[in-house]
Amino acid sequence: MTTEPLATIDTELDEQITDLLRQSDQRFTKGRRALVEALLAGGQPMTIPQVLEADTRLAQSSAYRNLVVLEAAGVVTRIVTNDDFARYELAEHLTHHHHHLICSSCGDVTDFSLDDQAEAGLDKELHKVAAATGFTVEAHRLDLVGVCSDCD
Amino acid sequence: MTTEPLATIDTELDEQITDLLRQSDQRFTKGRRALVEALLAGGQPMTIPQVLEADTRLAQSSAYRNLVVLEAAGVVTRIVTNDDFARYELAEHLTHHHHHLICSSCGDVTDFSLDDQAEAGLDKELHKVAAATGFTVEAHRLDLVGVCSDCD
DNA sequence: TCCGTAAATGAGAATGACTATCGCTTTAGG
DNA sequence: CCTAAAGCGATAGTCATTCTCATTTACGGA
Repeated sequence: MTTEPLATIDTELDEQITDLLRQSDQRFTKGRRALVEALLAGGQPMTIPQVLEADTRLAQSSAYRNLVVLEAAGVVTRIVTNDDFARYELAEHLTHHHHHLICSSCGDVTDFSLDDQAEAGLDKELHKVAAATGFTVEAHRLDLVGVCSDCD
Repeated sequence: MTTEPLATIDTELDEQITDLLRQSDQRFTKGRRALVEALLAGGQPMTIPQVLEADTRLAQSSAYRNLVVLEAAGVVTRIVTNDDFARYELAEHLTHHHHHLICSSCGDVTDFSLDDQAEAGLDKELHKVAAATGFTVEAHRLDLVGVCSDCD
């Protein structure tokens, strides 16, 4: 558990994550740091097998457990598609708001963003809907489902 | 498998579904019809346990198998949340384009629509994105994640 | 209407992603 | 340096979903 990291977590990010974890009475341990580094290096939502392959020092059971902890603390987000595996990525407030391109063939997920104006317009619409339904909105999720360039 | 239906499939819908199934070399059997009736009666995305409870004549294994067949034929859509169970609803082209309110507490899913103008604007943005990425878009998916009125 | 064949059904077994267990190891902090 | 609590990881469950296969049903030709 002590070799070179896949990616570097800068001081600010480190502090943010440490803080988030502390709020759930959890520590930012080496194993959890290695997970975050793997996700950071991956640059796109990753399945647990992908994470384990990226850093072979990680134990499967700990990876599963710690990703649950990290998700509960708001450090990572879990994404489920129709694929067999769930995927994880760093939470939006540690990176930036974005959306997903989901390949219906291979299940792979990549990120994209809308321009600010479109995003703002969408947000306004969604607030209207929320108000009309008594639903307390935590987030919105916009996915494009299709076939990625690798698959067709 | 021959008692009163939960909901009535009108002739037009019946023909559409029969057609879709035929295109996959599949028949619109009684069991499949009962599934569609249950989904129609439910009026919102349903888990398999919910479907089985709604129509106790259905066998679990057949329900799972037939929902896969119906999905492949484009008759129903499978929705996965962080809940333990997948949910199914009639495909959009048999009903109307809509989006989902997903409760992060109980996992329940209900439908909502955007007004036409907002939907058109969104569509235009998404086409831009698709064009920029070489991704072949099949559909877009917009979910609101939050807490439903029952849960808070 | 009566077969023959192919598809569909359903009870139960198998699969596999994920979770729980539990003894060992590491860490914080006095 | 001690100690108690937290984390770790190998392994054993769990449980939604899928597969198997013997039986039943339904379509099309004679």
